Formats: sequence, structure tokens, C-alpha cells
Amino acid sequence: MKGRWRTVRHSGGGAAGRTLALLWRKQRPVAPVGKPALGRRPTLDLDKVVDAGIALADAKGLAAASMNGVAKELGVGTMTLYTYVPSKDELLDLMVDQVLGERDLPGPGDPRPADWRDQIYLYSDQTRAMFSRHPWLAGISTIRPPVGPGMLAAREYLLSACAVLGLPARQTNTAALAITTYIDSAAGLEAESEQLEKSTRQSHDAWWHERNDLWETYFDVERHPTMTAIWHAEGYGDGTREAADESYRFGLDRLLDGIQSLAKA
Amino acid sequence: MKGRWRTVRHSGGGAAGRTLALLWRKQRPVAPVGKPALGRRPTLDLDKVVDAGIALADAKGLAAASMNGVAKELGVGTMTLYTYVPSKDELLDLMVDQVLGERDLPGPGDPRPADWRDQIYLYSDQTRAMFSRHPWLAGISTIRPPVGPGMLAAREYLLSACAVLGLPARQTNTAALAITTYIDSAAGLEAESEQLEKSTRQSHDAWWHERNDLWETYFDVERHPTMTAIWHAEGYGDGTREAADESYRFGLDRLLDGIQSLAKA
DNA sequence: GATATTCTCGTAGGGTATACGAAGATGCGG
DNA sequence: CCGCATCTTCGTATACCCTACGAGAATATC
Repeated sequence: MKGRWRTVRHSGGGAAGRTLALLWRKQRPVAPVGKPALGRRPTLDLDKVVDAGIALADAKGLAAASMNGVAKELGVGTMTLYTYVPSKDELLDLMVDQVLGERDLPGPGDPRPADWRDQIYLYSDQTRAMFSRHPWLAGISTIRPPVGPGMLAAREYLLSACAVLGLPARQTNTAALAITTYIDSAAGLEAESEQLEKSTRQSHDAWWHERNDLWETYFDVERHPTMTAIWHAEGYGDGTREAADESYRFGLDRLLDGIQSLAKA
Repeated sequence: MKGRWRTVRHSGGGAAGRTLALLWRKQRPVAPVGKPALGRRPTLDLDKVVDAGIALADAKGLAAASMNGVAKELGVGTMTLYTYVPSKDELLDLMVDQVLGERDLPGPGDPRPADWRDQIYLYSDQTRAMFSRHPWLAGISTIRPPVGPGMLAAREYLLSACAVLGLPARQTNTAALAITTYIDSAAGLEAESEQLEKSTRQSHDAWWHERNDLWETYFDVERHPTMTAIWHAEGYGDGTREAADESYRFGLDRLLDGIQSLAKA
């Protein structure tokens, strides 16, 4: 099994305000500072819980970051976590926004690459590194994402990079959307792929080898002439990291070419 | 919670051959036809199980397509399913390849649009329709996918469309990869988004409205000047289906522009 | 009929999230 | 120093999930 289930969280009804407060706790602390310590003192704090979740997901996959798992990691009972986090969905939101914000991107006014493309490449590199550190991110849906400081900072940077092209506001936004779509997806696939080789301890090569029957028994050359031709022309690359890198970069460059030529026209 | 978890299956060790046989059963039947009926007769067949799984996932989400759920749907005991399918992962593989193959794409020799871009648009339209019919697909990882007839047929078509550009084999393959990356991701997001509005019975507008606090309490205009500017220039669109359509098409067109200009050079 | 073969599926075991409520810890008012 | 309000901790229970195992039912052949 080794199940590889992706997560598409989505926090419940009226709790949006509560979740926002947790997401933005570092900008504006949740508990008013004046409030004195009343009742039993907590043994943990929210950051410890979130960090433990991330560490566990990094090390053993998203499935390992169960409430039970995180609690064990922290040496407390499972139910104790619910003092810090309303539900697992919220915990996931917090984990996501945290790692989204880990990317080292210049804020408004900070120095940044002069060239437009280099600004995008910076975003791309940081994002790929993020996915590489946290491959479980690839398995989490980005519709209705946690709108926390991490997500907003990255979006601001990407939009500001796209804005230098001088396209109309609408197209600037759409261009940024297309770029994230490609980068998130390609970087996510890349990270999942690397992680799968590690976690299953089986190279993609070995995986394909195990499917030898496919070519010997089932594959019909007549019905797949182009695949066959590309195979014979050695168009499928060698499966190395470098080849994957090149593919990633090829797609991104073509997309940027297309956007840039629109701006020049 | 309404959990929205994505699935990243991955079938176990030496069973690759068994899985392939199931995937390709229609091309080359699993059981040799000569074999006479021996022992108790089955009440179901594999197709019924797969179809029930798809129907359930379509109607109530991937989570509803549990072994228990599918069995109930078919009026049999849960464990009965294991006669037809080695595990839930395999069932998912079969469901995936089935819907991948539902796309109506011309095979080699069949008539197809003359223009290169129209060939890609055909692929795009069919793929979007597929995701729209089966939004749960978006939540399933595509690394080490089920290499069945459905996947291979679609890949053959896309590659053959890219081949008409006359790029070197390596680049033809890479271009096709970039195109699927964009299309699968954008179409998947679109479908997930639509489905989320239905299943939660909350429009994205309402969702954002619920997060009013974000702008009133947390959002810092100073730290997000570009977002603010785009907002004031009404660059964020109106959230209608048409606007989403336009965004999708914009990104795809820019990517195709970039690829095409490479071919002309 | 007996036997071999195959399919059916109840039970059980080990996961998951989380609702509830009892018990522990702390600081304050008296 | 006691009692109490308040907050934290976490065991237990419920309701799901997948699936290993094995007993029993159905069928065909000898």
C-alpha cells in the first residue's frame, strides 16, 4: 500500500475568524498581552505543535503527521493538541502557511534582481527548494488556501515581479496565476518524485523495469507510433536529476517567453 | 471538517504484473477464454466494481469511494471486493485509467484538426471535461501513474500533436510534458474549485466574505503594495466562470506561444 | 454423492479524527 | 491556608478506514 493520499483540507463554517487569528498570530498576537496567567499553565505552545507536525511530515510523510503521531512526538496525550488547535484541518493550514512563508523573497523596497526573468527565477528557485524540503506540500490542494502571512508575502512578490512588465492589471494577475500554476505543479511533481524514490527505496528505473510486461505483452506499436518514434530517437531522456531539471526549466522558459512577447507587442 | 484529502496511491512490490494484467484486461483478457467455469460463480465482475467506484467518487467525493461504500453500492459484503481487486490502491489505479481513457481523442490515422494549436485545444477541452466530470482526479498524484491503455492513448495523441512542430525528439517530449503539466494542473484546480462550491454549498464570494477580518484586521497595505494596486485597478476579475475560463486560456496560450516560437526559429 | 475449486463475507485488529468529561494544576479572594 | 474559578491534560468511547484470516456456500467434475 504505502498509501500516497493527497490532502484537500477545508476548514469548517463559522470558524474562519478563529483560523485567521491563529494564522496571523505573529503579526498580531492572539491573546492580549495584559491577560494574566490564570488556571493551569500550558506545557506547549502553538508553534511547537505546528513545528512538530512539519518535522514529522518532512521525515515520514504527511500520513505520519496524525494527531496521534504529533502528540507522541511532543510527549503529550493526543487530546492535548486540541487545546492548541481546533482540529486537524486547522493544524494543516498552519503548517502550510508556515512553510509557504519560509521562502526567502525580498519584500517591497528590498533589493532584488534587476531583470524581470531573474525575479521570476528567484521565485521559482525558492519554491522548488520549499517543495524539496517539504514534499508533502505537493499533496495539498491550493484552492481556498490558508490566507496567512506566508501565502500573502509570496503572492505579493510574484505579482510585483510580474508588474514590472507593464501589462494591464488584469493581465498582470493572470500572468502571475499561470506562472504559479506551472511552478507549483512542476515543482510539486518533482518533489513528490524524489521523495517517492527515497521512501519506497526503488528508483524510477527499477519501477519501469518491474513493468517490463507492458512493452513485452501489452504495448501495441501500431497504436502508439509517435511514442515508438520518440523512443527510438532517444527522446525520453535518461531519468537523471539533470534531465528533470532541464525539463522543468524548458517549460518555465517557454511560458515566460510567451508572456514576455505579449508585453513587448 | 469536510476533509478534502488528496490521494497519492502507489501499489505494492511484486504485484506490478498483476496490476498490469487488470489494467489491460480489455485488450488482452486476464483469464484464458478456454478455461471452463469451475467453483462458485462470481456475482460481479471487475468492471462493475470499477464503475461503482467511479460513480461514487463522482457523486460524493473520493472519500465516499471506500471499500465499504463501494461494496454497499453493489449490495455485497465489503470483503467480497477483494476477490476482484487486490487492494484499494489497485482499484484506484483502475478507476484512474478508466477515466483517463474516456477522453475522445483521435488515434493514429483518424481525422484530426489540421492546425497544431487546434490539436492541442482538443486535448485541452477533452481533459478539462474529464476533470469536470471527475473532480476527484485532481486529488490523485500522477507520478508513477497506472500505465494502462487510457493513459497511453492520451499520451500518444498529445505527443503526436507536438510532433507536427518538427522539433527534435527530446524537445517534442519536453514540450508535451510542459503542456500536460499546465493543463492537468489548471484543469484540476478548476474542477476542484467548482466541486468545492457545490459540495460546501458556499460560493467563493461567500468564502472570501467570511474572511473579511483579513482585510480589516490583519492585511498590511504597506507590505503588499502590488496586491493593493491590482485590487484598486480591479485586476482580480469577478470570480465568474467566464473569468476563470479566460485565465485558463491565457496561460495555455502563452505557453503555446512560447513553444511555437521556438519551433519557428 | 464425494471432492476439488472458487467465491462470499463475518470477525477481528490496527489505523484515523474527535466529542465528552473527569481529574490535575494554578492563582486569587477571603 | 482554604475554597473556588479557570484553564490544561488526557482516558475513554464512537465512528469511520483498510484488510488478514478463515469458515461456509456454491458449483463442476469424478
